[in-house]
Amino acid sequence: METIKTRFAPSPTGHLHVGGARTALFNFLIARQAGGTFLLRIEDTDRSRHDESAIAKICEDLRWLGIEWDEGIEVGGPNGPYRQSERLDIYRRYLRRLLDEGRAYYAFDTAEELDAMRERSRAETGGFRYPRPERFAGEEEAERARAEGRPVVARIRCPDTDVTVADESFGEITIPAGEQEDFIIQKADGYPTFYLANVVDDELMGVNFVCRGQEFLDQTWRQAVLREALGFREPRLLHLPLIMDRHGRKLSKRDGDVDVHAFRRAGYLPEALVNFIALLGWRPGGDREKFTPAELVQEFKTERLSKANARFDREKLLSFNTDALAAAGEDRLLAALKDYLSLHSTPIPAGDDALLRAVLRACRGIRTFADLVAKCEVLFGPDDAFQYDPQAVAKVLEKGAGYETLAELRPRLAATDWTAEALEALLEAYGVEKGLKMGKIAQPLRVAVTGSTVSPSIYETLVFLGKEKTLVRISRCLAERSAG
RNA sequence: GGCCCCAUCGUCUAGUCAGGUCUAGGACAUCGGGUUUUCAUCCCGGUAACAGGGGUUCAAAUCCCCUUGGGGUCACCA
Repeated sequence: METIKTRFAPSPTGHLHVGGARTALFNFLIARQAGGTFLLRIEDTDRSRHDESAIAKICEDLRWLGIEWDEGIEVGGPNGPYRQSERLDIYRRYLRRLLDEGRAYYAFDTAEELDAMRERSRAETGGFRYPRPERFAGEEEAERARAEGRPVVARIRCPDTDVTVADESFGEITIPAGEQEDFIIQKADGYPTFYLANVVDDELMGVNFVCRGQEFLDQTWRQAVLREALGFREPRLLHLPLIMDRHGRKLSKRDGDVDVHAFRRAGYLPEALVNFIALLGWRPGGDREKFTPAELVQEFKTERLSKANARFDREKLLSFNTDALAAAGEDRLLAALKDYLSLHSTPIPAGDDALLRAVLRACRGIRTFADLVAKCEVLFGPDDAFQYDPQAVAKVLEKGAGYETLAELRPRLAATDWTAEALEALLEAYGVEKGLKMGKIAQPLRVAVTGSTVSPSIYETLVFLGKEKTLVRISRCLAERSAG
């Protein structure tokens, strides 16, 4: 049995999209599980949509997710180059062969002419298929057309027989001879279309298992036609259900950030994203839904792929992330937090591991690293930079005896040891003495030193701050009161 | 519109292929309650679904057909 070789072949238009990440993940899992090879190829045959920086972004996003490829862009391999724009001569050789054998032909229609033909034909018969010329134009005519400034494309001559492709998830799909159109395989700019380049590369690179989104299913026959014309082998085919947004429409960037990188920036853990993405179209069966990356390699089964569309549920992703954060060990959290901080500008000292570990411990229960920053940021910033939240001030300081409590507490704080234990003892003793519940003590303090009602436990908050900054901030709070 | 695909709580799904054990299970969301110095976490409990109609069968969420609904695709984009 031949070793399985899968690939992910994105076109470089920006950061990796969650849909692309899902396709990459499944191809990766299929290869890993079979002890096969996973390849990464860049399909950059559309010069108008090309974004050179996107290649590095996609690679970075994949690596962040833990999806490593064995062969392809950036890592090399025996079948390169791995970007199609560097393989143009190869596609031309195959096109030449098709042309010489009468399996392909030149066409010179302009976009406007084609639009007109389509419009007329659809009005009359409801459909449109490019009318194959009686006689195929040769090189001389192509030259002449080019000289006249007309576009010159190459179209494949479809066979006059039905074409059937066998998909492992959706079954056999047959396209009757009468519904096949002589589609374009080389564009007027000399670049191959996706159909040609994709098929040639899969053959040359030894890809024998194609797994991609269902939006490709209805045009798989085109690749089958090309493979047949070129004498290529047919790979195993597996199409994945589509990923929909919350409204049930195909997931698009309009629905908010659906780039993997956006989730990284938002403070998500890659293992949570991977786990969640794995469930988009894959049904493990039973009640289990939490899987580590290693378990995914172990448990993933192509037989358990769904045919129904999956929905991208951000709420559930958030919940997965919350759980993953709670389940992760401190070393793992530290590394992930540092990655997060490296992407943002915050006053939290990203280089101080001991401090970061303490912050992590103080922030158990966060849902994303963004929560952690929102909660602790002000503790590490300047004492005079943060604003006092008017609502917090009104509710916690002005409504009760908040200011009085602060004024009374300040000298006691100034005289105590600065440890969580000592602070706890001090505040509790004060509470007993005054007959106050901890809420009446902790909240005024919290607002005084952070400007808001949200921070880690009051003891940890004060310890992070240090005695000096705590006293400065309490003074500032009291001063702002008198200032009105 | 042609062709293709899909259909269990609001969402993802277990169960469907091998019909009975399903008064339909879980998770997320939601609602109620609890723990707690804030937020978040956590704990307990509740509401909530087999799209509709025909068959087949002793028996159907499970098999068949139709209807309805949803999605995809029909590019010199991939």
